[in-house]
Amino acid sequence: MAKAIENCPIDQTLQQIAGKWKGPIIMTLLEHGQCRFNELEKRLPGCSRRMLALQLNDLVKAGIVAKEVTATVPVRTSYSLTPRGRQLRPVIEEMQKWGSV
Amino acid sequence: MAKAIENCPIDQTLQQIAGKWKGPIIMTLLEHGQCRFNELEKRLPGCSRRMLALQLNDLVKAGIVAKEVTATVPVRTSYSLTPRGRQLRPVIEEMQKWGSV
DNA sequence: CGGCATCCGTGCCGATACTG
DNA sequence: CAGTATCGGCACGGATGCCG
Repeated sequence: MAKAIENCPIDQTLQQIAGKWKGPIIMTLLEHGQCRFNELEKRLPGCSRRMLALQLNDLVKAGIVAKEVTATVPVRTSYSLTPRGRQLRPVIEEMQKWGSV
Repeated sequence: MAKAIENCPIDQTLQQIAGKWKGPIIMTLLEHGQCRFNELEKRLPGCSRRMLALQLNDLVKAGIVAKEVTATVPVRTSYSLTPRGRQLRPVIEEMQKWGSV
């Protein structure tokens, strides 16, 4: 997605949560708090492992999601929202209201 | 963009306002009420005529924007938000708040 | 279990030109 | 003035397979 133009904070927000699965991922984490990779996979039918990983990486890079890894075998990974990510709640809620009309 | 899956109203909303210029277009219309095509073009530097037209069409199809044409020569066209579109205000505002942190 | 690498189709978006 | 037509690049996203 090239560069947007401007001073427009909307696009700032939009770019970070645009992406086919970012919305649902954030919603799931808002509802369930902390989730394992597999758990997210189960809760997001239709989302491939690849896409889940990609979008999670984006969200981590954006500072919205925190990733926690335990160095055991097999590996266990947990994802949760950062404070910044939790602040998205009102945004999500408004979108939800509007979308369910 | 295949189909999304689900019952997820977020994606409903996200899909309709995703698109490089839809956010800024909606914002402009929220601020200025009714706008001519040229006016929008001026207010959205970087947005080509083509993209402006395409995204406006999408928004009209989505029931967010109303288009009004006077059959004079030369043609005058005006765009404004529908009631449905105006209900996006809280969504936009929340996104704006979050994006400007 | 939780990824990353690769291949590849589709669609978004930009540039340019033409029209009523 | 307000669009549409056409072309073409490139990123997004799906399918599949391998790895620590």
